[in-house]
Amino acid sequence: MSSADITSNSQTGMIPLQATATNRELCPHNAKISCASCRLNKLCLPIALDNSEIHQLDNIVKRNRPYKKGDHLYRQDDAFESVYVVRSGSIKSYILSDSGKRRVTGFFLPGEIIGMDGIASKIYANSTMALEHSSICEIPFTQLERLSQQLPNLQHHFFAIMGNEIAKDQKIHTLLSSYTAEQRTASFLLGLSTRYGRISLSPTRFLLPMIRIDIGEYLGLTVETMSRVFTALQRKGLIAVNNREIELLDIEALRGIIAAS
Amino acid sequence: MSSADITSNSQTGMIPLQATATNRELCPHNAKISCASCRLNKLCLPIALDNSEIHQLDNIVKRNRPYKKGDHLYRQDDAFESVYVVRSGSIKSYILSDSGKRRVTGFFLPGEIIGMDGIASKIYANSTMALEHSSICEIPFTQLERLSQQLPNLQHHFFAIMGNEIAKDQKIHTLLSSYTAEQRTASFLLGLSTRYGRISLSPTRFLLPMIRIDIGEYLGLTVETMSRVFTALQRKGLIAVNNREIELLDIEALRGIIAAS
DNA sequence: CGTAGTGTTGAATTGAATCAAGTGTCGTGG
DNA sequence: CCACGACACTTGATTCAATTCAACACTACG
Repeated sequence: MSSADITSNSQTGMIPLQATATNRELCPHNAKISCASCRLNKLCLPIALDNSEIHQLDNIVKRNRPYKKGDHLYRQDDAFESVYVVRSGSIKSYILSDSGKRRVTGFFLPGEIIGMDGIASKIYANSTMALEHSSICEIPFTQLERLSQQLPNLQHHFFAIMGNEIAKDQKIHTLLSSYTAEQRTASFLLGLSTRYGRISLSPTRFLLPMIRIDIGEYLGLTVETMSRVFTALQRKGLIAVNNREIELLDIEALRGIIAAS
Repeated sequence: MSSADITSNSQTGMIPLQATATNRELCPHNAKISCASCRLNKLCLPIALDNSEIHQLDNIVKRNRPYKKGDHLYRQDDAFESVYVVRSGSIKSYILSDSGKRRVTGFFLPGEIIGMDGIASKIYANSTMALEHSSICEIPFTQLERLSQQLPNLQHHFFAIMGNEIAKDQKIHTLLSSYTAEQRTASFLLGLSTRYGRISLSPTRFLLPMIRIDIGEYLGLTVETMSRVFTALQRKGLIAVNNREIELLDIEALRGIIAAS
């Protein structure tokens, strides 16, 4: 698609973001890539490793064929085998509770690690599904443990990754327990912004890979509320929304919404 | 206190629970105890270790003098040094957000591990405070990592503990995002019940070590709502409450409340 | 014994859910 | 290439659960 195809939207004045220009371009679904050459190696497990260590890690990483939108990496109650790292695309994790209610427990972008909820019980607590065409590295956990035994750096880093997951979950805890719909949404958008920035995508302009229902189920809100909040934030000039396209127009003001007691 | 001193309560008919009969008796604040002789060693880190390994773990554990009610183990933004295990008593962790709001992020009973939120950032994300007179084992993390490098069982178990923390946090996530006040409270009480059972205390009859405000700040509810829910559950005959004393009268019905869509 | 902290209860308010009725968008098959 | 249908999203009206505000009772500790 050439730039001539880009037309501005009459309602919002936004220039459409194309997947080609963002996720897809940055994320080759190339199974032959190695950890050493992966563009995410400054985010992912190799970050703490030297070259020979990266090579050892590389040997245990399985690079399966890409997942199509809607494909599952694994399902709730499956036996825990591996953790997964997103190389390209995006993944959601969700839980079906006994009462049949669905809850989205997380979204995962390139460089982020999936499946740690199964480590303790040896059974995955979540199902995980590709939100779009996605390439994933699979790391069999037993082998990762064995390698961690040999590489102190890897052990240290994996402890850090898990600690990070714990700290992250506690932030969500706070978010859900005392923030308003608008604060949750602002926080969600700012979080995405940071994460997109980390993988060298625009932190102010991105495509939401998930539908509103998913965001709502993640933030503990209904679709209707999500829709109203997006509209309200747009009306206040803090964001521009056009379907899945989001532009953050006033990051400071978004931060202000969250800080407001 | 002799059994003659126990008088039934006129309102609830409950026989008062004394700290002496529960927490205190089971939890000697004895600093000279070793991991090998600790009654919690089937819950705590030693669970996966053989005798010689336990001895090595024992060598890195610091047993500080007991904490008094209100004492802090550490404060938010302190440099991360150690993880802590509750040997007796109970601890709460909480966060002060930028906007000055307080959130309780967890309660910790004997055998449970505190401080993993600091592993990634090397700074504690929470403050942690003793809810009552409590004995705590401190485990310097650098030494724990070094030992994990030598003892595969310890590494494996610590990965499991962190994985457990992650899975636990996700359950709270669900709790907060879609449960009613009554469901959250029922879930909270059943959770405590399980945890007290695990340390050989009554799963149906216990003293809440925390005040209502803390529970509310943990569950994302106000004190007033907490109070109303306790009253309502009591009126329905599911629990008996008398200040901090709780008796679960109908565990199945409490589970039913949570399951109700 | 008094005071600060904790807990309860009631009335009014409000933010988000629910119910309801649409419009918009995308992918598929004709 | 267009038409159709399914799904996604929006908007409005109403309801409801929990908060807020307010007053008061209990308890525990110095």
